[in-house]
Amino acid sequence: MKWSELSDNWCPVARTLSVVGDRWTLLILRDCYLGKSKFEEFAASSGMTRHILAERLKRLVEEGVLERRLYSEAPKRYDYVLTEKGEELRPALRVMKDWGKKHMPVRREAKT
Amino acid sequence: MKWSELSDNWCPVARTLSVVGDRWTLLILRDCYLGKSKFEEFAASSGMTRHILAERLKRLVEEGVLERRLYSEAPKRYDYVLTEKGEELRPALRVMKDWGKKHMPVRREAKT
DNA sequence: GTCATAAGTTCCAAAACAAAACGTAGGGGC
DNA sequence: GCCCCTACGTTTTGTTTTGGAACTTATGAC
Repeated sequence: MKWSELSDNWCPVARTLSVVGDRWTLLILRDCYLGKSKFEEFAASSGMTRHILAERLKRLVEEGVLERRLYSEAPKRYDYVLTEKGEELRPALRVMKDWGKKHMPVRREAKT
Repeated sequence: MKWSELSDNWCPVARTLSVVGDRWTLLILRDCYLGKSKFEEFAASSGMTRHILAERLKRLVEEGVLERRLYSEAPKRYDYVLTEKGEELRPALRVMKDWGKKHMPVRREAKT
C-alpha cells in the first residue's frame, strides 16, 4: 500500500497518519508548538535536510495544518504558523513528550 | 541525520519518534489497541508488506513496546501483545483518531 | 562591489520500500 | 503416506524516497 492511499482509509488514525505519520513531520509540529516558525529555525532544530523540510512544509500547508505567511515584503520572506487544525494535534505531541521522558532515557550526550 | 541518532536527542518527543515515528509502526499499535495480535492479522488489516511488518514488530519487541508470546507449542506460533509501556501510548492514538474523524473526511470508499 | 541572510531548489549516491515468491513446521482429509 | 492448508516469517528484485552538499534568488548592510 502506498502512503497516499492511506488518506481514504476507513480508519481515522490511518487518515491522520497520511498527513503527520512520517519521520519528520511531527518534529516540525513540535518546533511549531515551541514557538518556531521559520524555515531556518526548523532546519537547525530538527536536523532534517532542507530538501525534506521544504517538501514536508508544503504538504502541511496543503493539508491545512500550517499556514504560509508573508512576514517581510522586501525581501519577500515567508514563515509557517499553526492553524486551528494544527493546534488540535498538540495533545498527541504532549503524550509523546511524557512517554519519551518516562520510557526513553538519554544514554549519552546529545549534540543539538 | 539518521533515524537511529534520534534516540539520544535532547527532546523527549524526538526520542519517542525514534521508536514509533514511522509510517507503519503506529498502525501496528492501532491494531493492537483494537485487539489484534497475530502477524497475519496485522498484515491483512494495515496493508503493509510482510517484509516491513516483520521488521517493525522486531523493533517494537526490542524496544519493549510489544512482547512476543508463544501461543502454540506445536506448531510453534508466536503473537504480539502490548506491554505496559506500549499501553501508555494509547492516548496519543486516541488524539489522532479524534483528529482524523474531525479533519480528514473520507472522500471515496475505502477498500479495506 | 562584496559579504551576509533567508528561503528554498537541484543533483547524485545510498537507503528504504513494495510486490511477490519462497521457506518451514506442523495439521487434517483421505 | 501424500497432498494441500495455516501461519510466521525470509529472500529477491526493481522502484521510490531520503541524505548530504552545493547552488539560486532577492535584498540589506558595510
